[in-house]
Amino acid sequence: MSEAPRPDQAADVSNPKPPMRESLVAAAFQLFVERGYEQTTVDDIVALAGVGRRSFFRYFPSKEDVVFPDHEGCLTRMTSFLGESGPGHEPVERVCDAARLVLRMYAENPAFSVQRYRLTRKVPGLRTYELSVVWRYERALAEYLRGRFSGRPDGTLRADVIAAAVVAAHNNGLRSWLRADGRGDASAAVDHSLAHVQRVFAPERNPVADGTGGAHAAWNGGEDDDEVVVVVSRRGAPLWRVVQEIETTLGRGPA
Amino acid sequence: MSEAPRPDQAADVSNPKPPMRESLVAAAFQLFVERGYEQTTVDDIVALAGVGRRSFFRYFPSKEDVVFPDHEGCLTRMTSFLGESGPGHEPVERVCDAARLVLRMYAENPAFSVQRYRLTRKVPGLRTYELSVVWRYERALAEYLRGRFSGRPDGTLRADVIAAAVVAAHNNGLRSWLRADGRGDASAAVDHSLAHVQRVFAPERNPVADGTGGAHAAWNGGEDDDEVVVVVSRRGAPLWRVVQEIETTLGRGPA
DNA sequence: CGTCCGGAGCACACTGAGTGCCATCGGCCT
DNA sequence: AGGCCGATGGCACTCAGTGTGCTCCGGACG
Repeated sequence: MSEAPRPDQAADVSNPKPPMRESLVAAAFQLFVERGYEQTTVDDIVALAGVGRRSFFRYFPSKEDVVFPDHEGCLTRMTSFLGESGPGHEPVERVCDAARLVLRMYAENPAFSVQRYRLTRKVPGLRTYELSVVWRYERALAEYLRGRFSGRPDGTLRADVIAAAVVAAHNNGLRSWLRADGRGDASAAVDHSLAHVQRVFAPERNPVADGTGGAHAAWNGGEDDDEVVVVVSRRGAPLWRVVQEIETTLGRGPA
Repeated sequence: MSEAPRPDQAADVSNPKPPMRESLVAAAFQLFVERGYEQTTVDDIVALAGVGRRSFFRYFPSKEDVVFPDHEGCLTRMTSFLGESGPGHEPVERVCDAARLVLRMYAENPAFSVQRYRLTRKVPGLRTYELSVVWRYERALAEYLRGRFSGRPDGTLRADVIAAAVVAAHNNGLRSWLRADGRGDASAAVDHSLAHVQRVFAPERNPVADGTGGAHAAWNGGEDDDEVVVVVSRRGAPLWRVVQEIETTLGRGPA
């Protein structure tokens, strides 16, 4: 299903826009919105576009592909982007930037993206197809990270996990923007989500010994301009509960 | 594609095994291994199994489903497992345990799992289908975490990212075991991978709402048998730094 | 005992996606 | 003109998946 080489993808970036492709996409979306994806046959689409049925499958390997006409090119761009990376790039930051390429594609056509989002939410077949597209992005990120982490212990594991986290964060931000019908700042939403991931996987936090219990006191001179004084008395509770308690107390404003 | 309610899934756990289903799976796999998935038609399968074509689709909503005959039941089990969770369970640990349910299913039939792995690697259509299955697991984990994190800032983001990371880690460990033809210890591989994730996301390491300043003191009687006493003096540092400091002080396993 | 009933299976026909093959058309080069 | 070539259209075919109506079987009920 749509894993074969696409004769069109090259044209996507170089050609001065073959009209056939565009008119097929336009006709398809018109019908999809009007009467639904599954209620629209390929024959309906080609009839509306005024072209032969065979031509449809020359431009799109499957009916599902017409819903994602731009992802193939975007994946190519992402691969190039990662391929151009140098050793000076911080890996996690780099894959976040790569993810932003995808966002940019969505943000370029808000109306189209929102329409497609509504379709993919309703139609299970399209959701599955989208999954396979996203998977290829994730693989691209993971492959890049594997290269950067090669030699390190658990390199591939780290790579896979970070790639998955970046994709999940990207999608979280993207979808919150799509749910708002493309109003608002897509970049801001995704930046926020990606920042979260970057914080979590920040370049090699310094490891600490596992706590064996007891009481601790710590002082830490603020690195920038703040100071933090923390006193924690530990009485057998698991660490996560202590931290949760602190967060509950300090954080979480009203709702 | 396979999102409709399955009439068989209930039978999966309760019935004393309908022979039809088993014989279809057996016939299908025999042919898939012999001549490949795409080279095998549903008619071939039903001919070998000696049943009617229509019966195949009564047991399996699609040809792809016959390759994953047990996932539906496993997803049900996972949902129950997560539903039974109490507030005493540490969320990340809980979803890791949920992921181990999936591993167990694979580990119960090493030979079958390895065969299926080889198939899904070769056949793009099956890979896509597997993606949709994995996605449902991931959604189950994410939904659970969203519930646990609800109210917290970035709760859904954290939930989505952690779910994705857990799935990625699980798959990483699982696949390393599958690549070794099911020899070796599957649990050990996955435990190792999941431990990595738990270390990264360990109890709540991340920022929470930005504080509004001031000093706080909190006391919380332990819900079960522990008590936690926390005193935090806040001097303008962002909350995340406070939390980070506490975590660093109390300890955490080395990377 | 006969009959009725419901579920499981089957045969058949039909839709629609996707493919292979060949004819056609239009430009373009020599 | 004539021939080449890439793009297109038409047609026939395979195969997945679905709807329908039939049969067969076993158990319940009169």
